[in-house]
Amino acid sequence: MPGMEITAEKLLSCPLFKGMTAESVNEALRFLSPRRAEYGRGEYIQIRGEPASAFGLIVYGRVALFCDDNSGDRNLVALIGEDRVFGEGAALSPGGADISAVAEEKTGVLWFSASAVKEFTVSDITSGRSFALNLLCAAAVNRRETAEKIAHMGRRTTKEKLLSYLYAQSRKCGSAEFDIPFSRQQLADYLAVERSAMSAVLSGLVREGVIRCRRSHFTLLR
Amino acid sequence: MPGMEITAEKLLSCPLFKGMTAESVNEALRFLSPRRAEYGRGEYIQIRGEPASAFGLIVYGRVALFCDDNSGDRNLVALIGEDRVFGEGAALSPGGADISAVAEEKTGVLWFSASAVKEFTVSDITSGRSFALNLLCAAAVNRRETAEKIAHMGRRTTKEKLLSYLYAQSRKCGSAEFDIPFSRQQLADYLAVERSAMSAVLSGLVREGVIRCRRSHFTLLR
DNA sequence: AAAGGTATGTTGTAATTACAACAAAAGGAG
DNA sequence: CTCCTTTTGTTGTAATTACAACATACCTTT
Repeated sequence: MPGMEITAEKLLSCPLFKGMTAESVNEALRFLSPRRAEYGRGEYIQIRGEPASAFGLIVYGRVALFCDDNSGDRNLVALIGEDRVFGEGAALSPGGADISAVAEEKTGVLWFSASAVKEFTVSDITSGRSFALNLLCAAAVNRRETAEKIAHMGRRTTKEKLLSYLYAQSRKCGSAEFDIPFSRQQLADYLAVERSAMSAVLSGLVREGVIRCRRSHFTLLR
Repeated sequence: MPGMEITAEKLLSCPLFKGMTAESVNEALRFLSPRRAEYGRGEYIQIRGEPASAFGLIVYGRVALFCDDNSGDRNLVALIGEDRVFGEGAALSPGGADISAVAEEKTGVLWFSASAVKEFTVSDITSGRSFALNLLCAAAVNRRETAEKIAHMGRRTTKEKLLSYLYAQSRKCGSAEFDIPFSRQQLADYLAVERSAMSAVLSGLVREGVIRCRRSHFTLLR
């Protein structure tokens, strides 16, 4: 998959190009001429604080979005995969990147220059309007995910943070039994708590009979 | 000011209509026909969990954005004022409102229907393109503010959260002496900590000689 | 100026958390 | 299968926090 050609057909399936014809996609690509880039596992894709003049579309792979504080704690904002957009907020507002991005596995990114996108949006080209709308909706989805994280993080205790997150996941899966996309360390970073303390709380919840879990597989018992 | 007419001239000054002519603004208003609404102090403008089919533009007043958890703790997302947009993320992505909004003082809101905005964006009308771009940028600004909050909230201790916030405010004001827009309770809600515990930490910082503060006025001493 | 209400600071205590160090379990490579 | 690495769970301790109750300061209204 790495190194594969990026075709209009492939892009048609991702939200950023939703509702467009193959021809429109090609038109958009001609106008925007996004830059292709590939990143190996662990490689930095974007660094907090550095200039951000473009946003990314993940063509394949998985990316961790986070901000590290100066005491070495990681604040995981989201794990996102194929077809997702990131960095649009930083690229489209003044100031540098406000979060960092690291490839969780080999990842391909299409970089869209913010200035090109702005020109494209106000241009007379029809596909620019669909693209703008799709970008707007993609940003809205990102925003919603962020609001969710804030809701979980905002709880006062680790137990509440965990349950807030787990019930949300359960709801999302439509089942009391589900897998989470995080390792323990990632979950701790996402909720902004200490991993081992969180593990202890998790064990407590198991002892109390509230949940069952094994690695990333969870069951809510009440 | 309440009840005042909403003129194109007034709207020209807000980011959502930036770069447009008065004529374009009127064209946009004809197409979008936003709904005007006024809210008294303390009145709910938007309720988390309820359907969100429109986003708001604050014409005058001040609005608190927050999500309350079921234990009664408030998680303050932002305080926003005149010319700011809110609820765009919820309106433009599937699902209900993910945050609540309450008027901090008498507030006027223009509600833009998400479906109308989508139609407008993909329409042939020229002003629709500027509007879409401006909305994109307004969303980006909101996103940036949210990322900031996450960075502060993500710190492990109340002291770190406070200093992260205070130094950011200082940087923003370009001075070691500045006012914050929050009361103590609001600051605590913003950082997701308990008010009196936070007050104690704040006092500690004063005793240590790190800061000086009186009400909302702060000075960073190192 | 007085009074009432609100916001803020203080304190003590119980609960929770961070932190460090370690043990156990799981997964991968050879 | 065995070794090695990584992940996860456990435990003890010191530090921090939530919580409640109260004191003080501030502001607004009259």
